[in-house]
Amino acid sequence: MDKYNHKKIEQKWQKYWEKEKLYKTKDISTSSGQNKPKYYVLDMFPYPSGEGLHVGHPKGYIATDILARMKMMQGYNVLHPMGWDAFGLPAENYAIKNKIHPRKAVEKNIKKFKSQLEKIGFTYDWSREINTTDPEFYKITQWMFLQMFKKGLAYESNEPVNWCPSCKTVLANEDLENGKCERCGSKIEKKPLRQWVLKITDYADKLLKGLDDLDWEDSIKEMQGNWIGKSVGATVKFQVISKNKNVLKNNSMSEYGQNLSRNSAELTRNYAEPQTTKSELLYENLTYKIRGIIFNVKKNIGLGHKESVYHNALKIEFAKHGLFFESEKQIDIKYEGKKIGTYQPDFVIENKVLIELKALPKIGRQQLNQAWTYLKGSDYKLAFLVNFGTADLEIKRMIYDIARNQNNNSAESAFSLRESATSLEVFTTRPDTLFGCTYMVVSPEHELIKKLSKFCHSELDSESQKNKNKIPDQVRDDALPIRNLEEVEKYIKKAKNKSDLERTDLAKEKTGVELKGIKAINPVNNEEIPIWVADYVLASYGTGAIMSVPAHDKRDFEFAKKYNLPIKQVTRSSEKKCLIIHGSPKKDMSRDSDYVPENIKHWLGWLKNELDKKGYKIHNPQMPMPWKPDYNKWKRQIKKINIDENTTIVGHSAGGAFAVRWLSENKKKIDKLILVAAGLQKEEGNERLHKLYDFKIDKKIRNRVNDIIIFVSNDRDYRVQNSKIYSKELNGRLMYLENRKHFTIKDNPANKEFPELLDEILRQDLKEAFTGDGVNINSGFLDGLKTAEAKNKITEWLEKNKIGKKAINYKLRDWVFSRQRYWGEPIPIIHCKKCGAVAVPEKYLPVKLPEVKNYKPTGTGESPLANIKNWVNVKCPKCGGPAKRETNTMPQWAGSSWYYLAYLIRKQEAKNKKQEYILNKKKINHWMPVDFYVGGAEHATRHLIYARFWHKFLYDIKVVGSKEPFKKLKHVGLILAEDGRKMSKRWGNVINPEDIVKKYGADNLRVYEMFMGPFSQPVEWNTNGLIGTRRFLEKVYKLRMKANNKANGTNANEQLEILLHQTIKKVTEDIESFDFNTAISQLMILTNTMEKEKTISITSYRLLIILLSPFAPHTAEELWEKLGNKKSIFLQPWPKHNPEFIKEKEIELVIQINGKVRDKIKVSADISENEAKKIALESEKIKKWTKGEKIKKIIFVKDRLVNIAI
RNA sequence: GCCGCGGUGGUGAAAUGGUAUACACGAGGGACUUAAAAUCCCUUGGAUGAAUAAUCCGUGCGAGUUCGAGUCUCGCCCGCGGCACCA
Repeated sequence: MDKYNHKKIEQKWQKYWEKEKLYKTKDISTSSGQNKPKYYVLDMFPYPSGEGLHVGHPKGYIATDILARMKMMQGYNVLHPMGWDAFGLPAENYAIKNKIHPRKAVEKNIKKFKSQLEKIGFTYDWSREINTTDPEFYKITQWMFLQMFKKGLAYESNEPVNWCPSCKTVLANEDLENGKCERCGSKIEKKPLRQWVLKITDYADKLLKGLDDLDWEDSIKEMQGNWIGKSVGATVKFQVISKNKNVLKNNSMSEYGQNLSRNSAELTRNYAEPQTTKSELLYENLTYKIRGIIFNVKKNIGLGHKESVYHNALKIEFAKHGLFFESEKQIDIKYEGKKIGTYQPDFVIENKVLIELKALPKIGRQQLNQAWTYLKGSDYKLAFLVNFGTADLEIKRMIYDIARNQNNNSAESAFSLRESATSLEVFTTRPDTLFGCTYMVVSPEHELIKKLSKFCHSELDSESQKNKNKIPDQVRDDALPIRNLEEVEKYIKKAKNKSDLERTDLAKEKTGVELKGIKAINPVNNEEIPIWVADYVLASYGTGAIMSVPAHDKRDFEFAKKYNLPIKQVTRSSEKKCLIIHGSPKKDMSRDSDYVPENIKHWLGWLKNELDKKGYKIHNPQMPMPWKPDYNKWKRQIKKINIDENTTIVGHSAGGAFAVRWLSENKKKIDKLILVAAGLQKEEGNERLHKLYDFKIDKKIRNRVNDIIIFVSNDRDYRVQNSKIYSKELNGRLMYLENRKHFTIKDNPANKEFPELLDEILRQDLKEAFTGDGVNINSGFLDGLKTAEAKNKITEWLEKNKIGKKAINYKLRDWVFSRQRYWGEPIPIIHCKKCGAVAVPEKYLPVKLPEVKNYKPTGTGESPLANIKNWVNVKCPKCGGPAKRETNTMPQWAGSSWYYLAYLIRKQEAKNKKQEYILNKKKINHWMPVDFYVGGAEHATRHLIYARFWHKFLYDIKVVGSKEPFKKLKHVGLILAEDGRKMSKRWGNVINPEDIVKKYGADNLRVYEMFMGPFSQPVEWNTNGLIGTRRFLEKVYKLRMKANNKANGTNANEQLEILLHQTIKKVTEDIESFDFNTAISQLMILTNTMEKEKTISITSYRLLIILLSPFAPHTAEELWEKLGNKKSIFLQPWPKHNPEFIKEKEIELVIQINGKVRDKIKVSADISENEAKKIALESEKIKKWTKGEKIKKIIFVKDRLVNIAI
């Protein structure tokens, strides 16, 4: 008998497969390619690193190979290609270190990888091999980039980006791990550098929605969903006002000031639209509206006042309404491109609007004419606060002209003060907590600060110095919106110097500075709330500012605690409940009842009311409380209410006693215990009840209750007794109901003892922020609404009042697409001084990566390519002028974003027809989408997001016809080293697949890796385990001796026949679902069973080999040949199970008593229910159990069991 | 902190709400052998027990639903992975 010699077998069949071109995918132009349905199985192509493969790498490839082989045998035209993702840092770093061109290193590595892969016996169609560094390949990458550029999806940005100081390049958000470089672990710095950025955020929603239709593992979808990070909420605009409490109060202020003050009061009342009359159109229309308030200077102030006072007064008045102006802004007046003078308007708002206080500027008329002619053509909008009383008529006309020319509609549209009024917009996912917003925080980079500090500075620099004598100090001070500007600026400077990692370090305590002098107005309650600047607020998310709700946000809570800011709870857990237990002999105590003493009745009513107001859900069950209190009955009532840590129990009289008893019996925790009238008047036969009051609140109960309060009735004996017991322990929370007059709240509202005490124990002293959903409280019109309802209602309200609107935010950032490194695709852009960034015309693609002497990154934010003068300097394709090439290269993820399309074309074809990769829609539409994609989970938020984005773009420009590239996806679980760590050269724990193949065989490696455990789960490598699968293969090999030609057709053993068909079914299904471990175990069971037979039919042995062939292709081919077959086993059709054969004829009927197995009886599979039950009951063993028992129920489960409930 | 996944023999692990521990490794015993390796056979969750009689316990912990729970529900504990001042 021949021995199983894996070396011989493997070499033989690998050669055969190559010679026969067995795995060459049929081109769709051929008839064999057309007739078969397609199946595209794809592996994530590897980065050919210098280290070579370790045993973890092929795991995914083995799986796809098994699938590909089965699909082939099932009659599909299978595409199973392989290629190389060869651009990237490691090759470049290797090149720098060893002074070898990265291309050479890559070539070498690919060779090694390929030979390692070939030894495992894969079905790859190497005629379609691709390489991202091939100019023919990256030509298309560049072409696709240009399409994005043309659509505005690729743009240049100067925003601060992630800079890795060690790799000397910028990185995308996806390339970071905990604020560190994913590759080298260096801390990332934020640097403002010019970068190419892809607008992936435009596709955020599509990327998120697309996930729904994908047959991917939930974990991967989850990760992508998180990464995209959609948050639904609202934006809210808060008005910002300057607090100038002392303005104009001073008696020493000029009469004009007083005048103004009075007027402003008047103005705030006047909400009417401006009156317009035809003749006065100009100036009437140019009266100023501030948030609807008309500010008519002409009428109320008039001309001729001292300008500085007027100027300042006006400024303050504006500031009160949130309008901050720059004064002393100089504007260059140009005439035919030359500066001819400067012009200084009285106010400038946000570099957009110029305001003149009067129509008599300090410059001459001619100059004015020039100035305004110039300004007419500029971006500025002009506005005038004019008194025309003494104005030069000609100037008047001029103004009129300007106004008419620049504002076709009205002055207001040109100069909408409403627009420029200072406000602070925030994004929040919890608009429902708006009532609880007690302060606001802006990020250090926020516009508001820039704007206000500019305003302040202009004041400090010029106005205050020049006019020191003219302006009263107070006015000057009050005119500055930020009074502690210095402190604020110092803080901002410090924050900017921190690295991103420092800023986002969670362990770090939050810091911040209040912007003194300004306040925001909470739009729902008009409360003035402070504005802070703090670096825990990110400039990059939302609007860079937040509304702070410390009661319901952990971070805000922390901050508020530190800086002693108010915390206002507006949502409470809907779980909070109160159970009122009445011990009254008569029904409901809170209702009218003759029996209940007035004081208690009022008291309970009030208590219930208070608890209700605080948001407690009141349970007020009707107790079956008779004259003879029944504890058990009572307990049953209580059971319906789930008493937990959120429950407050109010126990009244006997109810209180029960509550205490219940607490001592049940080890449950509750929130608060309030005992009312714990002690009764001795009247009407209360003796029995009195006995109940001998309860004790011991330590155990105390520990399970957060707080206890007891009110004792006016019964002297019990009062004394109770006070002895509890007054010390309860810190005085023991109150006496001395007489009804005193304690009836209604009668004596001045009595504060009860309410105060109650307040004390019910106060929601938040120990931490409550971030969950619940019910709104202290929220005006939102009170009582559940979180979701409150969200809707407030959003509606915000929209109606134009304060805010529904908004969606994404965590996903645009993709920083340039790297300052050598080994990547050059970005095909030319920078021209005249024309800006110009696309390289398509006919000049590819822009080949030039040879360079030194690959070292420059570290200056430019790539090494910048040093190649004759490559960089080119003519502008648009104007022919001198221009420079873009020297940044693309990131590693560029090529992998579309490589799966490149496989659809054979290499030869691609070379012949220059653009076939992208133009052959027929092939793309035939093969796409990828049917099954396998790779590492680490790509979930990188490659897989980029590729989907890229594909969706290609869909939009009609290059591809499918919306998603990868229909089905499975991720490979890592193979860890035997020490439990990742396999790495660093740890010296790498196991090379070549060694395993040599020693144990390729098939053995394949079967073992699939048998180790669930495919997607990480497992530790265990070389000892290989012996099991090796034995299995040898068993199958040896089993050939038992395969008997004579025993054709079916087996003598019927059971074996059943097992065979069960195996066909299981293996087929398990391959499809990637449950290879159970498929193999099933094959082992079949083999073990066959081995026990003396002879087996040749048909069944054949089937076994076919089922095994995808897993162990070399062994299967060898055995197949040994059985006398001439053609490859992989040309055999995949077997189908016969459903008839699967059914067992005889089954083991399990008989249970109360779910426990008591007997097993062999019966025919088609036994009827009644028969089965009868047999079960007749069993001796069962009789033993059922004797003397009443049978309640008998359950029959077909093919399985009978369960007798007794 | 949030989101997701998991916790079953000595180990890797099976198990549509229906016989828990399939399959494999390891271990123990036996056969063959001068011996070893290889191979084959038997045993292998725990307790009581002479027992391959029987009973009880047993899938991280505690409750619940059910005739019946590893599986479903609720509350914890632990481990892994992802995200993380994301408002």
